[in-house]
Amino acid sequence: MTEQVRAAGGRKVTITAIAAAAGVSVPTVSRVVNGRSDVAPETRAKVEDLLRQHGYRRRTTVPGDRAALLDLVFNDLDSPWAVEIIRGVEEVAHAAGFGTVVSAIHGRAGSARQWMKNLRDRASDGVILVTSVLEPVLHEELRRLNVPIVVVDPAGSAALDAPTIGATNWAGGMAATEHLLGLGHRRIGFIAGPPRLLCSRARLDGYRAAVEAAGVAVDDELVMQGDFYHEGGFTACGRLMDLAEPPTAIFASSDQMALGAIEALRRRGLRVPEDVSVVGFDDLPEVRWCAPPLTTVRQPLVEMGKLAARTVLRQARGEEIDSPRLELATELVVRASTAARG
Amino acid sequence: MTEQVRAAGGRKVTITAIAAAAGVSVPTVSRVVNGRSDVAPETRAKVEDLLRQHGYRRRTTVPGDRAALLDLVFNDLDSPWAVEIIRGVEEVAHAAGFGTVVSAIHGRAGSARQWMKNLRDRASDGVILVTSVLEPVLHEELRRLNVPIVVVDPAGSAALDAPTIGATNWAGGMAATEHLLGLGHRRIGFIAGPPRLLCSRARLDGYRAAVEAAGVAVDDELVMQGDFYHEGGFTACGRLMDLAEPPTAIFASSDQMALGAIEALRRRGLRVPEDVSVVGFDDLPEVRWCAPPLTTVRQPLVEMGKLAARTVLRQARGEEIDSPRLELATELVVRASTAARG
DNA sequence: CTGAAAGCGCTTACAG
DNA sequence: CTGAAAGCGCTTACAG
Repeated sequence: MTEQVRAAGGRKVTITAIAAAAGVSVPTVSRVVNGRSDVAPETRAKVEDLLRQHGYRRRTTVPGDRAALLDLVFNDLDSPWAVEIIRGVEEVAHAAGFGTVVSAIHGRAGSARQWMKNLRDRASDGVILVTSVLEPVLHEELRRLNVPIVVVDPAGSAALDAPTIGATNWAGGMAATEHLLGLGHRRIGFIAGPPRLLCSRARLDGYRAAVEAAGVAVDDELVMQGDFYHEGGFTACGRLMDLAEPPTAIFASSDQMALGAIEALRRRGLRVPEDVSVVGFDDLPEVRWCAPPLTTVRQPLVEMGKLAARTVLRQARGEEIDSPRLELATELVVRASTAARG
Repeated sequence: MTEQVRAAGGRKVTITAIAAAAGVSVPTVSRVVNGRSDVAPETRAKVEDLLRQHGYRRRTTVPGDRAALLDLVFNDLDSPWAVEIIRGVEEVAHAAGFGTVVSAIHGRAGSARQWMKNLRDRASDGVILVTSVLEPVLHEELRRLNVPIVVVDPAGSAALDAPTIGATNWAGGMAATEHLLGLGHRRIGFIAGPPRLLCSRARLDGYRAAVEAAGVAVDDELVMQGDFYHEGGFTACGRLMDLAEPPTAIFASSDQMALGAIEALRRRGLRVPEDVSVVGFDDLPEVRWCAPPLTTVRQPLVEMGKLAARTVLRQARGEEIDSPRLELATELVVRASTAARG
């Protein structure tokens, strides 16, 4: 990149250099670069030629038309989940004239540090952290940057004292479980997400609350650890079905795990929902088209993204934030993967 | 945003203002802002306080640590397809210290124009256009910006004379069709993508070539128009099965359409692959977990993203580009949605 | 550890 | 339509 701003001769490509080459003044080149109309056609043509030849690029940004950037940071970009959030954020940001810089830090400190450096260099106007697990050191550094922050689906307790946006995970966990109970299921397996995440806890607690409210004792052996991915759902479901008294229904706390669970059941020759009912969590667009179409708890991911973008933008404008913690409603979507207990 | 840079009193928040408030010199504030170590702790603390109170933000970028941004532009951000490309681009860009600005222009001229303006303001260092259908006017404007461009999965003929990166769509279409022919299928339905896209044409031509090479006459009524989405696959499959002589196998030229097709078959009480075989195209991560796991043509989307990023980065550094047109190999992945003709 | 000085790339009135 | 001048926000040696 640094090479790029040098011409073949080795001189830096600035408007000063171009002006010298064209035999015009610096302000004139500036006018051409900015597409102003008050330049003679021949002058403009000559300068534009030189600009192209030397590969001129603006080297500073000017107050007024500053970069206008929002940073959207994920741990990983490996699920259809992410694209929904990106979509929401991008829509709002784009409309406001902001670019959306998407990053993945893979939970690696080095990667996070590199991102932080880049963030600083690009003078981002706002940061949206998605279920982020930044190290405390970086929190401090981030705060020093004085940039508005919003956390979507916070991983743990509010370490950053930034506004957070989430979904009603507890209520969603409860609704899914009540649906299964209503169908007559009494032994309901639960496949949990990573325990360090707040949303995992909330979904599990919702499940527990519903089971207990129905007067059923919570059997801890029915709660299996998962990781939100297919693989984890597949494995956990296998273990559930190996139980002495296997469940008749499974609530996987992510759609991907639900799909993994269905595959595990299929491999055992069990039918969904005739033999075992399955509920997911997220309502990714594709689960409508799986076989059978998945009953799941809808999380308004696009809306969460939009709200997050609006919230950072508001902060960037110095406006007041309504609430430090917003939870958008989840909604049970009943499709064909659940049925009355046989 | 413009308001943001003014303090309560109405004065602009520059390091000059902060220096005055703190009773130190401008260079000292500059040092604090840049996290340099050679500042007395008390001075640093005082300046940092003021910085925070006034909400200071850097107003210019400085040559050397320029923004370092790559723009990645989609028509729409509505498929799991997109996240794969993003993942590849982000990985390479991040490693090189570049931010990845993701945009969707929805094929709307206004949206594209807005994006172009933003691109200019943020002084992006490179642009990756994904199956872009930019208007010719914008091509001209984009060229004037003098920014390196790469087109991934080009929509049509090379209007921009930028390097393009794609997959071997024709070979993929051929491989999928040969697989079905090898299983004894003779009436193979084809569900096409949007006709204006080059990749749609290539896949269809590959299908045609394989059918003809097998000595079977291509029956045009077996070729249905789709749109790459579930819905289109669902509808097209319905029409195929309504034919007087329906196909025994279906090659949908995207995974989403294949999933839609499977759902259509399921609703008609037809089993996959026992009654009808189905092949997709893309190999999205989730199709491994559908029922049945989908036989499909793998497109190396992440690699395509990586290669695109490396290519713009190379151009940005003024290096030579190997080839103006790169095609990464597709690969047939046989899973459980295809079987010998019953 | 700090500041006065010089300099950067760019833009804005202002005068012609 | 153009340029000389002044100015912007910031940074870099350099001297102490």
